[in-house]
Amino acid sequence: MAQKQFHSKAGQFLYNRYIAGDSRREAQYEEEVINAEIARKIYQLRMKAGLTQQELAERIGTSKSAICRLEDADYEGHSLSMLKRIAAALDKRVEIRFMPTKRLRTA
Amino acid sequence: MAQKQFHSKAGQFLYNRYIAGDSRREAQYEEEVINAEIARKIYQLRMKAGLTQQELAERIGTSKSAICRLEDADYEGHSLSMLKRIAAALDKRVEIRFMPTKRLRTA
DNA sequence: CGCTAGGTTCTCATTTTTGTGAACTCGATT
DNA sequence: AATCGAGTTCACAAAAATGAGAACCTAGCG
Repeated sequence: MAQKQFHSKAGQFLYNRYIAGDSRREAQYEEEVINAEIARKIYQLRMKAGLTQQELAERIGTSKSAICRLEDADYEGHSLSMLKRIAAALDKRVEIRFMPTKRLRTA
Repeated sequence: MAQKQFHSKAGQFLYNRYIAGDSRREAQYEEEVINAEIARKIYQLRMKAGLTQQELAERIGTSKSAICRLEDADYEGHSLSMLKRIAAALDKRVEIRFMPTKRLRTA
């Protein structure tokens, strides 16, 4: 049971690579970060619950390949309905917040 | 410019009506609450930015009827991609969190 | 080695969300 | 009263997410 899963870390690296310098890429970067974050959170939640992808899939009524897709850091199709289903299956709830843009350089 | 828009309030009422007593409805209720909350947040954000539905629509590249739909408390189709587009247009960012279930009766 | 469990990838049909325009309401302005 | 601006509702086509099964990889185990 050893697959890709560098789920976490590498974040700092990615950050440096993107942000340092160019600035038009920020939006794009934000996008990718959010997607990767969600993927990681799902993975962590599933792990904490001690479930396999198959088991989680069964709980929310889908297939393991669908769960795998959700845990892929590059997946761009996350939807609220899916997050809610996962949260519900794991006895959590989803909270959405609009935060002020993380201004990196205080400028 | 006077439409439905009882955007906010009535929450307590709704809460009482649903939760008090029955418990199987909690999940369903949570759903509705989240949807209504998102609708309200979008509305508030737009207002704070001093934009009309038409203007916001143009900023994110859609039509005013689509924005109207998003601000409808009964709309069930909220997606992350849409929230991200709105956030971006209003110089905000979306944050998703999985919270422990709000246990009402501590039991 | 052969098997199995857990995970990943791909493809494709189905379902859901999104885009859009038209028609309509209501209040304000002229 | 006629017009206008802002919002709402509806229906339908286009686009995106989901469900699902098959094939695959790889560690660990008997």
